Amino acid sequence: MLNYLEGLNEPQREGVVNTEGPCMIIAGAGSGKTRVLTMRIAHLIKAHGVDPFSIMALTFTNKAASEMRERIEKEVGQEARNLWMGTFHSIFARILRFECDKLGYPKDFTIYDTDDSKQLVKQIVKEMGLDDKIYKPNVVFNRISGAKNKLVSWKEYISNPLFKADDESARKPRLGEIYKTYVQRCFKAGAMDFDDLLFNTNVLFKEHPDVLHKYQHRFRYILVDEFQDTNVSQYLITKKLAGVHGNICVVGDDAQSIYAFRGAEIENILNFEKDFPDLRTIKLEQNYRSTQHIVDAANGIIRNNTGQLPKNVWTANPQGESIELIQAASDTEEGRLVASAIFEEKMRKQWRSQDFAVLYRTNSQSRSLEEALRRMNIKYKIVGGLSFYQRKEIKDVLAYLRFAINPQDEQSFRRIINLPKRGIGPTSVDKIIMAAGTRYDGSIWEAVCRPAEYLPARAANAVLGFKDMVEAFRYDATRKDAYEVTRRVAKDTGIIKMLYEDKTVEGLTRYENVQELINAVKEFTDNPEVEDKSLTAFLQEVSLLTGVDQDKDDDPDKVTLMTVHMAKGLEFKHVFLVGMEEDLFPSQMMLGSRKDLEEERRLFYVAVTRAQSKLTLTFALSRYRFGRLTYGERSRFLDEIGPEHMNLSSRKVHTSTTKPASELSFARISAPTKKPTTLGARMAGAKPHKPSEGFAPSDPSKLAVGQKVEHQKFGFGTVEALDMDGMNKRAKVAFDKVGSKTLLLSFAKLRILD
DNA sequence: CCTTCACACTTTTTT
DNA sequence: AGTGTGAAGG
Repeated sequence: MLNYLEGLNEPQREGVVNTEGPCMIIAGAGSGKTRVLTMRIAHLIKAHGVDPFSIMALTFTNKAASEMRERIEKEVGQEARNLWMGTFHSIFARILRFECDKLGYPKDFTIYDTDDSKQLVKQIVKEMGLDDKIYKPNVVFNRISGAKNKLVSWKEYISNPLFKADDESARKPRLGEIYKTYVQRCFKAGAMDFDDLLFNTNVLFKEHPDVLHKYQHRFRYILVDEFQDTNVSQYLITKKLAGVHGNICVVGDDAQSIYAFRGAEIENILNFEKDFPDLRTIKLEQNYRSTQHIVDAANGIIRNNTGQLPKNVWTANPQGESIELIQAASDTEEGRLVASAIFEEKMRKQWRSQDFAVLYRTNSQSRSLEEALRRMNIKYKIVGGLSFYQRKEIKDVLAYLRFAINPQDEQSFRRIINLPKRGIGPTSVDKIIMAAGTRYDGSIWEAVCRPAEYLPARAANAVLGFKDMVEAFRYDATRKDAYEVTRRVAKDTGIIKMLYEDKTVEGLTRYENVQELINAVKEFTDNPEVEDKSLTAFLQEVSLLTGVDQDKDDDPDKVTLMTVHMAKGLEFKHVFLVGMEEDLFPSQMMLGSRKDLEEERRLFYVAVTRAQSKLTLTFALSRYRFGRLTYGERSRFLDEIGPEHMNLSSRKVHTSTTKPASELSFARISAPTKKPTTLGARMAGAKPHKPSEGFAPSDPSKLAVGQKVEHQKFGFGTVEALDMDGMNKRAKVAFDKVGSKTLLLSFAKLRILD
């Protein structure tokens, strides 16, 4: 019955069976920590008869959660679905859905993604009349985010002289005010950002002891994965929740802490021992993943950091191949060397594409690799980057859906009010927001309903049209399922039509993306496991999804391309780590302090330990950065790998399969033969037209296709087309001298010749 | 009000 | 290179 305990080593088994009381598992890379975690949960359910509903397991990514759930399901069956397992954000968003009325939020509160948040910060900075060169939205938002993650409210922020001094020396004295306004605006909009999900959970537990009490009793067992990546806010939540039963188990590796930039605190590991004095600590030190060479190299790397928890990661695996180091002349060549190496290794070892991963520090490095892989016909997939749900056209449709559910959502409103163009420009939008603030108690929807009270007639009419449309969506949203609403929104708003009429390549992709969104919604509503098929339910699901999560790929046999950050927790037979250059890895942004550099080194450690049997490191002597050719030198990190583990490769690009490097680089460098713009060319050759004697514009409504006309500046021409739809009537005229132009009839002075 | 063009800035990583 | 912002002209 307890057969799953077989095949575990001693510390692993300890981690599984010691279910009671506080427990910290320090798990070296590749030491089977996920296995321990899943087995521990299975053990709780099977051996101790614990109800899955009373187990909360917090992971870092949705992917990790669903993988773990799957593995547990194998052990305990369907019951696994009842576990409270997910990311911090999704689990506490779920709890907040139940309880948010106690905090004054609407039940269907919107979740702002980072994009929405930064946009809002930007607007606030602008409204306050501040310089966005000094108050960069990015920086400001990070500061706010950092405060929230440390549980510093805007009130505390403003009254704390320490922050004030900090901001003043950074020439941003009004940051506290921005923080305050930001929070108030989010609240008015019925929206929480990612940090709010955790911040507000803390507020909820603090201000409503009865609620805390309820959940403390409900969750008898709490497990936290990737504990080294938790921030103060997250840690406090778990600590509080474990306050009654005290069965909290955290798993982590201080050597793999790579999210300090996001507020993660390694100190949590140290504090944990203080907060739970009767703590049982277990160390998993045997690495089952990688070869001797790789494990030794990794140990050598991390040894350069100060103050790691003492631990001795070792492996019984064979020594394996040496780590290969490849030098390339350029990023292009680097790409080609990687691609041809993959090609060769696949042949030689009979490995599949999915056995390979190419890791890089920054997303922008993927381009040259993609190109090279495509050229060699090697299938690949990119994990992360901008996710499907972050694409503009998708966000546009989602904004309509979000606004239909929550018509106070300012960010969504701004996105869609004039999309597609319906003649409501920035001036009118500002007036609407203004009116909402001054006349209608901050209610955007109220303002939208009565535009006549503050807008000129024409704009007011357009707003009313918008209002009627959204009202129909709102009606649908309460009665029909998510799929029907989405389809209707895409159609009735004209977004589909707009994209369909855009015949450019990007236009086509966007059109297809929206269709794909509609398909995704259909999949959601058709899924028998989904009980609530409402639009609200769908949006909640989608708002916490990320790039990694939607990899429903039909063909899994592909080379994986991703950033090192995304690779954490994964493993591949052969890992390529590219761009091992100074200023790139370690990143130039991280050279400022020892602390930053050490995080960067841990990142390197994570990358190296992803490899099971072979690791290849590459660097390029030249590289296109910021659109300019730059020269780099090999990364200092390369010197931290013992030379006995590493071989300088003699790999060369095969001249038979690829063009000589010289020719290619020539093509690339000489490429910018920018041709003069067509307009410029035409204007340069054309003498300015002198209007005929007594030039007088004709009545534009008399225009017809085929007519000869004269323009003040452009001279004589023939009307090619008239575009009467929309509020701005346009005429396309083919001029004799300057080519064809599209003219706005409300501006252009045209004389009809007879 | 909308479209176009020139320019500035970017690239760290993500829930 | 690519995107996003501002000015100017239609």
